[in-house]
Amino acid sequence: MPSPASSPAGRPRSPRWERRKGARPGELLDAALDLFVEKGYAATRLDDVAARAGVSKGTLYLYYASKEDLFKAVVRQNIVPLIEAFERDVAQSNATSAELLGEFFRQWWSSFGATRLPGIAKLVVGEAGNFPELARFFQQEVVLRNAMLLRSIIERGIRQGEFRPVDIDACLHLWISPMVMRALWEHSILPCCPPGLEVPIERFLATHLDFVLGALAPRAQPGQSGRVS
Amino acid sequence: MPSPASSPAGRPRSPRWERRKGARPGELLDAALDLFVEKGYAATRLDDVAARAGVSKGTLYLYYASKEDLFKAVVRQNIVPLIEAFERDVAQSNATSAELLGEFFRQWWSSFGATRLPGIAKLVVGEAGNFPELARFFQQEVVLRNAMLLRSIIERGIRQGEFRPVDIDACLHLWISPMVMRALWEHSILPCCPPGLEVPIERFLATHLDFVLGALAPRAQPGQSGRVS
Amino acid sequence: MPSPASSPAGRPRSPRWERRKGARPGELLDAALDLFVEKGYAATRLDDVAARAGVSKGTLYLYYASKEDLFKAVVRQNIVPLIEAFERDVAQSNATSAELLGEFFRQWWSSFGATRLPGIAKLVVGEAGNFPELARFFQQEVVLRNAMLLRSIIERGIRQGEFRPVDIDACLHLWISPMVMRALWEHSILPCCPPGLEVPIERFLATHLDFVLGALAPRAQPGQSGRVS
Amino acid sequence: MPSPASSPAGRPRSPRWERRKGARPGELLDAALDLFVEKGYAATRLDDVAARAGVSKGTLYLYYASKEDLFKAVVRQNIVPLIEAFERDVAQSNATSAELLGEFFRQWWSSFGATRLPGIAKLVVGEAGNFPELARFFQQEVVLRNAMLLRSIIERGIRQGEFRPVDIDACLHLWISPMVMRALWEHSILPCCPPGLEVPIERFLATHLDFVLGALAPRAQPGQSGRVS
DNA sequence: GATGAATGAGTCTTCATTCAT
DNA sequence: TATGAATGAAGACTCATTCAT
Repeated sequence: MPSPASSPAGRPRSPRWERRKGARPGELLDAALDLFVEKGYAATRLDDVAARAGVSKGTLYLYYASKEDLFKAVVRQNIVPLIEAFERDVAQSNATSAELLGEFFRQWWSSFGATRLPGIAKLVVGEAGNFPELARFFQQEVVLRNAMLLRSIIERGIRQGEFRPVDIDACLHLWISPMVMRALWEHSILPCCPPGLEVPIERFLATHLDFVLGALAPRAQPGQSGRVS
Repeated sequence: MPSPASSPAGRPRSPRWERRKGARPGELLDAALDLFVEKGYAATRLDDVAARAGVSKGTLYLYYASKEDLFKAVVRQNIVPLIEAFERDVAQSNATSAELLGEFFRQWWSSFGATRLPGIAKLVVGEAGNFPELARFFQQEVVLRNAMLLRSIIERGIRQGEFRPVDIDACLHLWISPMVMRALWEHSILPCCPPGLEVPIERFLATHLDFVLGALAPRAQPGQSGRVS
Repeated sequence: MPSPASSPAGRPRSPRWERRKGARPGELLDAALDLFVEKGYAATRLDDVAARAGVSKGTLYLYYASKEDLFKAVVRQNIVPLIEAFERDVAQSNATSAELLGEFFRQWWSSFGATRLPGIAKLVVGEAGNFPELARFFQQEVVLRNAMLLRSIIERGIRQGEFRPVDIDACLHLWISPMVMRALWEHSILPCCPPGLEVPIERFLATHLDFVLGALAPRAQPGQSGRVS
Repeated sequence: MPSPASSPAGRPRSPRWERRKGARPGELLDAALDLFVEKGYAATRLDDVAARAGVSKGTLYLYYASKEDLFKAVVRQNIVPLIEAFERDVAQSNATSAELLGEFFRQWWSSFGATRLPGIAKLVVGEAGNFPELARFFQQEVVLRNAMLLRSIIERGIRQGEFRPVDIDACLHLWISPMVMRALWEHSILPCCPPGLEVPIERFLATHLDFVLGALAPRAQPGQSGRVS
């Protein structure tokens, strides 16, 4: 009769741990993202990150040299794929500029707003003072690329006479901000508040697009801003 | 009869350290605000707050029972005066609704955007998960009051036929967000980045107002945008 | 009957801690010296140092910024007073050079060998690779100053014809080493070993002095040892 | 039939990795010695030892059960061969006692001083408190055997009338210490210091021998060295 | 009230050791 | 055997909070 401590034959024998080098970084990043977004950088304990990823604290250090390192990896690695997928999606379209604008806003929401990216944005905004190079990275890789995408759509529309000329740089800020703000809000204040008079996202997007197209509509003939359908 | 703490006219000039006792809480709040905004909640050390306020660490605890307490006081006490002043300013005007809208945005910027309030907003957004009641307070006392103010202007304009009917709730989000976002940005990402293609605030505001008024302009013929439901 | 927890009247009331800013650094240094010498740098825990000094771990950091800092302070602050006292003692004498040499060795032993300095020397020797600037400091402030003292005695004796010319630089090494070695030994290997055939320190010193004076004694006839170059 | 591990003459040259199994322990010991001497016991990481030996960390544990074990093996296995070779060398000579003494010092330097043994001595001295049995081993196998060798030479010289009687036990300390000290120095303080007024080793040894022989010279005729009272 | 020395729980980080592969 | 991923106990260091002065 085998002692229970010495591996008895016939038991599935659950090993104390598993060797999953390939999968670990992603799992850690994932766990870290959740916690960073939920608690912020400082209030997130590496113990918790490790626990959530199902590993020990030491394991974390096999993949990321420090908390700061992990944080940067979380930001960088979660952002780039999203951005690239988004750019791909927008680039494929060959609709009219007005349709493309609609695409842009809807895609933006499903690619960013509805993901965990706003949580990252919240982090970066909050920690910009402590991690300036992260802020720069974010500005370069997210904000500017995003703005360039919108800019190209607007410029195309103007070039083709579909839109009237506008102050494009100002428009970029004015028209992306509502999306970003709404997304940020849903990841910070909103969850804490009693359900108020929130506008559903579809209505929000539709109204936004409506105004944007209205602002871009040629003025030649009187009387119509922003009509889509 | 003036309270001895609030500088009463006609009192013989008291030496600085005599006024201090009354002034202490404000000085501490001020120092704390600066540091919280600059470094975030967790990364701010009470040592530094005390040092910046020119008192010892122990003194801080005579006025605020804990770091959390201080944080909440910073948020609450810096916000309410701003909000009230803003409401007063807007209420005094008796211009047309369109002019009032312009007032609203310009006032908003000078009363909020150009102050340290966006820094507080950044804090609240970032720490909402850790201080939910602060988030609720902020939502109630800042976001909603602000929205109500804008709402009242729009409603007045619609009622008086100066504006066409729009989806007001959506508009509140859409038209306040760019202001907030711009203000947040200037307090987080922007200071870290090389000077890029920023739009000056005047141009920003002017374009914004332009679009808003365009969206609200009554239509000669039917078939307008911005449906209500 | 007062609860034992609430300070009952009439008890001397031992405070949880005492405020002794002036005395603390010395006490900490003292405790640290003991432990560093006993266990070596790495094996000494700051918890233990603090405990031995009768304070909490945090207190230690009020006075020394890091373990390394504490270590350096231990070495520097324990060494300089010893060296200076020693130099003073030797300088005061106005005996013959031979007598002065005897003084030198006896003083050396009572000022250094019999103190905790050899323990520090052991530390510095062992950690030279990890703390090179400490090694340099030790070389400058202890080794060289010591050697200079002995050199001045020998040179005086030679100048006055009391000693014969010798290779002074070599002598410095040859004649100080036995003292240092013996002192090191007593602080490292010896305490671990069964009492063996150790030579009492007086006999050790006497024999040493005997040989040194013999080597320095002028020769009646030519053909002597200890060339100069 | 030669064991496959010990390189037998006449075997066809085996590829490196085939010889490895037998060589592993030695390679590990070698790597460990270097690192222990350079950094000290605690500051040496087994990762680094394994890496320097070109194996994985796990492999190290196939040969040594723990860091302590490895450390002891490093000390023991590096010392004994050196000591034995040295004893053999000295035993073979049949010169006069004076010549033998010269041999002893010169051999000592080339066999010990110029090897990594002083590094080990430094280690043992520094870690004596933490590894007392190692200190005892060192005392027995190095210090005492060494002293016995010197003692036998001196005794022989005295017995044969070549040397005058002296306090042998004291002499052992006095005459070995300079060698040890010089060797220790070269492995600790010296590498950290700007090149100072160091005496070349040959001059050092020559002067040392000179003094030793002077102290041992018979006193028959007046006017020789080593005179005190 | 005001001070700042003292505290100690809480975290990050390291590294000897184990063990699944 | 050999590997190196995984572990977790241990220790340096921080900082909000307390309290003797």
